Amino acid sequence: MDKIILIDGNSIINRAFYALPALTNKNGDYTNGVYGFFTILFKFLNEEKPTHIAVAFDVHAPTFRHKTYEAYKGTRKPMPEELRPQIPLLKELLKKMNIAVCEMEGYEADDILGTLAKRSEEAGVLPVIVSGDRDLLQIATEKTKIRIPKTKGFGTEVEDYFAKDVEEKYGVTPKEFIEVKALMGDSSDNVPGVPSIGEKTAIKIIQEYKTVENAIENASDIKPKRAAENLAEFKEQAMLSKFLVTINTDVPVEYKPDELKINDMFNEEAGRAFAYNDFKSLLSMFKTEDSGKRAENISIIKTKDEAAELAKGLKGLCAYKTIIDGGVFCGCAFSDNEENISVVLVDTEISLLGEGFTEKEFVETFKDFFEGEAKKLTYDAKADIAYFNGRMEINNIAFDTVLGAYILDPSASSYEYNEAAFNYLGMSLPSLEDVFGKGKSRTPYYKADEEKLASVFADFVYVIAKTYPVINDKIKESGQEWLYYEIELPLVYVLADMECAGMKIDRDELLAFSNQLDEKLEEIQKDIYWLAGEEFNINSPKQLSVILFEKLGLKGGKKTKTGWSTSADVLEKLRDKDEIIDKVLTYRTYAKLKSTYCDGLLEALDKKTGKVYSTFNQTITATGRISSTEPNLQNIPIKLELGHLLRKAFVPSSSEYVFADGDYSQIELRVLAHLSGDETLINAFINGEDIHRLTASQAFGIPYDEVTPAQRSNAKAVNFGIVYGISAFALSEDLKISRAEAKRYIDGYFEKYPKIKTFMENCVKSAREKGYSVTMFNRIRKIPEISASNFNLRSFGERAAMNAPVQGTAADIIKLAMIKIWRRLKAEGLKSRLLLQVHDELLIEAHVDEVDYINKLLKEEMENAAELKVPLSVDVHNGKNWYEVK
DNA sequence: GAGTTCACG
DNA sequence: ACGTACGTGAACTCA
Repeated sequence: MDKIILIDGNSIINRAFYALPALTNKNGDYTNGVYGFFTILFKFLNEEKPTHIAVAFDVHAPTFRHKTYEAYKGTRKPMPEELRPQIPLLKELLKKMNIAVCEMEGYEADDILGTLAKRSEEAGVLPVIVSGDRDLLQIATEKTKIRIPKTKGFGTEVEDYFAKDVEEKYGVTPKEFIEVKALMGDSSDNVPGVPSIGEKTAIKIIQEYKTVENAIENASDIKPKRAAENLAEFKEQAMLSKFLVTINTDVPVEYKPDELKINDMFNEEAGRAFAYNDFKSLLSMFKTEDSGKRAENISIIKTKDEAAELAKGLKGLCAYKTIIDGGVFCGCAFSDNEENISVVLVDTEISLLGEGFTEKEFVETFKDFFEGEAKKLTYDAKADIAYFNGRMEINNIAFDTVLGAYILDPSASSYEYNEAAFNYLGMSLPSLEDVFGKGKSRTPYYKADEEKLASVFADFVYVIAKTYPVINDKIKESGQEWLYYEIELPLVYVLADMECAGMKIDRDELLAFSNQLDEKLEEIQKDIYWLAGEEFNINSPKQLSVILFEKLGLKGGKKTKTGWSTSADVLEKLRDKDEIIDKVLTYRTYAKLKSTYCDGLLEALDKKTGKVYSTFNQTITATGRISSTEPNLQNIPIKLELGHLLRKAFVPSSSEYVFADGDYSQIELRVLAHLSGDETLINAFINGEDIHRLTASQAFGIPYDEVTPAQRSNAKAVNFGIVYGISAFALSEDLKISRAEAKRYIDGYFEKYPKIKTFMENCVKSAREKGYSVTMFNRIRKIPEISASNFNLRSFGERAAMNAPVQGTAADIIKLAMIKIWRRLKAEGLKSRLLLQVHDELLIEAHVDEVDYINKLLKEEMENAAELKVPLSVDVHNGKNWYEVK
C-alpha cells in the first residue's frame, strides 16, 4: 500500500534550529536548522519507507485567520536572523531531491497538511504527518498518524498518535481536541480562548458537552463557577478561538499524487549541494559521482629494483605522503606528474611490509627525488623534514595541503585528508580513524593489512594532488598568496629545525627543585588537613568546596556548571576569612609546578640526549600564532619568582653555547597603533615614550610626569583590555574597581585615542559584513558568531573581531622574523640556532664565538621584520640558562 | 571525555 | 538587560 509522509517544514526546521548549536557551511551561512531537518527527515524515511512525500510551509502573508482576527500570532517573536535564510536553503535542497514543496498564500502549513492527509486517505494512500506542533493532533484518524519528535534527545524520541492515541492521552477525540483548544486558547498563536479555562478544565468540559457551542448553551451548569461565568461572557471569543484553531482540510491545493511520488531523491546534484553545506554525516545517503573516482591503478612496490625504477620517473610536479606511525616508517605513497599512484612499503623492525626493502634503502633510493628539483606537493612536510633530519633533506616543497587548508579556515578543528577531500573535492572518504580505529583498538600502520594500508595512502596522495589546484586557487582568490608562500610555507623549515634542535634540560637542577617542592607540599598538605579537620583530596574542586563552603561556612563567589568555583580569583577574595585559603592557594602553586613542570618535563626528557623535543604546531590557533605541545614550552613559569627559578633548568645544549633571547616590546600595542593610524599612539612610540604612563595621563587626565606607579599599572590593564576588546565589567574585576570607574577609564581612553575607537568599530563592522577578520598580511579568521542573535555569542564574536587582527598581525611579524633569522643563520654558516618562539620572544642558542654577532642579528631582524608606522623595539639578553635572560 | 584549574603570551 | 576580556596546553578529578 502506498504511504505518504507529510512534513511540517516550518515547525521541524524551528525545532532543529533551537535544538542544535550554530553550524555553518563553507560560505559562513548558518545551516543548523536545515541540517537538523534532514536528520529528522531521513530518520522518518528510514522508519516509514513511504512512497510519496511533501513538505508544507507557511507563506509569509496574512492568512484567512488574520483576516478575521488581526491579532492572530501577534505575540510571535520575529524569526531569528540566523534562521530566516535557512528556509530558502531548505526549499532549494528539497527541490534538488525532487521533493514537493507545498505552500499557498492565505493558508498555513497545517491547513495544507490537513488537506493533503484527507485527500490521501480518500485516495487510499496512508498519511504520516511529521510536526513539532500538537495542533495537528486534531487531524489524526485511525489511518492518519501524527508523529511528533520530542525536543529532548533531539530526533531520537518520537510520540506517535492515531485517533485512539489522542483519546488515550487526552481523553477526547481528535475532533474534540479542536474544542478543547478553542476553550483553553493558545498563547503562542495569541488565540485568546476563555479566561480562567486551562487545559484541565477545557478537557473536562468537552468530555461532557462535546462542543464549544453546546458548552456555551449549558454554561450555567458548568463547574467551576468562574469558568461558567467566563464562558457566558466570552462566548464570542470562544467561537472565534474555535475558528482560529480549526485546521482547514479543504484548502484549494491541487492534489496530484504522481507529483508527490518519491523519485531519485538521493541524486548526485542533491549530494553535491549537501556536500557544499558540510552535511557530512548525511552524505552517505547520496550517490556521489566521486565516490567511484578514487585513486586507481595503484602499484604496490616492495622491492629495491621496483623502487629505483619508480624514483627515476619522479620528475616535475609530484605528490608524496609518508606512512609513519609512532616513529615507525612504513613507506611512502607517490603520485607522479601524470598522476600514476605508487605505494612503496618497507620492512620495519616489527613487520615485513616490504620484501627485504628497508628504510635505509628507501632513503638511498629516493634521496635524489626528495633533495632534488622535483616540485613536491605534500601534507604536513614539517613532520617529514624532522623525521629524516640528518639523513635526507626535503627540498622544493611546492605546496603543503594542511597549511593551505589552515589559512583558508584557521578555526577548523582538524585538517584530516578526508576532510580536505570533502571540502575541496566533494569526495567522501573514510578517515584514518575510520579505517584503523582509535584508542586501544587502533591498528598501527606497521601491523595493518598491506592492501588496506596501500589503498588508504593511495587515496591520501591522490587527495593531495587533486586538492592542490583547488586550494591554491582559493588562496589566490582570497589574496593570501603572499601569506602562504612567503610566511607559512617557508616557516615549515624553521619549525622543523627547532623541533630537531630540542631544548637541553639540567636534570639534576630539575630533580632538586622537584624534591624541594615535595617537602613543601607535604608540609602544607598537613596544615590544610589540620585546618580542615579532616583529610581530603585538595586537588578535587568538588571535595575542596565541601570543606570551604559547607564545613567552614565560607561564602562562595561564583558558580560553575558543577557547583561552587574554587578558582584562584574566588579564593583570593576570601584570603582574610580563613587561614586555610592562603594554604590552599600556595598548595595549588606548588602542585602545579611539581606535576606539570617538574614531573611533566622529566617525563618528556630524552635520556640519551638530555633534551626535550617539543612539537610546534602551525595549524592550531585561530589567530595565526603557533602552539607548542608535548611538552608545551610556551607556558613555562615566569610571573612568580618561585616558578621563574625553574627556568634555571633550561640550558644551552653544550658549554660552547649561551642563550640569546630577544623579545618584542609591546608588539601588540605597536600593531594597534599601526593598524588604527592613531597619531597620539604612533607619536608616543616614535618618541620612545613610556606607553602605560602616557595612557594613564591621557585616560585619567593626569600630567605625564605626575603619574603614580599605581596609576601606571592600572593604565597597563586598560591597554591590555583594549587589545582584547574591552568591557567595563571585566576591567573592573581585573582592577578591583567599580564598574562606573572602569567605564570612565575606557571612555577617557577612547576620547584621547579616537582612531583606536573607530578602528575597533570598523573591525566589528567589517567582520559582520564579510564574516571574517583580516590581519596586515591578509590572514583571515572566520567569525560566524558575530551575526548571532544570542547576546553572549555575538559579543564574543565582536571581541574576537577586534582582537584577531592585532594578535594575528603580531603573529605574522614574528613568523617573518623567524624566517629571516633562520635564513641568515644558514646562509652565513653560523653555528647558532633558533630553539624557541614564545609569541613575542625568540630564543637562540648562540655559539660563544658568535654571541655579539647573534645579538645584533637577532635585534636587527626582529625589528626589521615588517615596516610599520611605528618602530618595532626588541630587547636582547644573554644568559647561561633561561632564567638569566631577562 | 567533560569540567575545572592554572601556566604562558 | 543580557554576563564579560583575546589566544593557547596539561594535569587532575569524576561520571
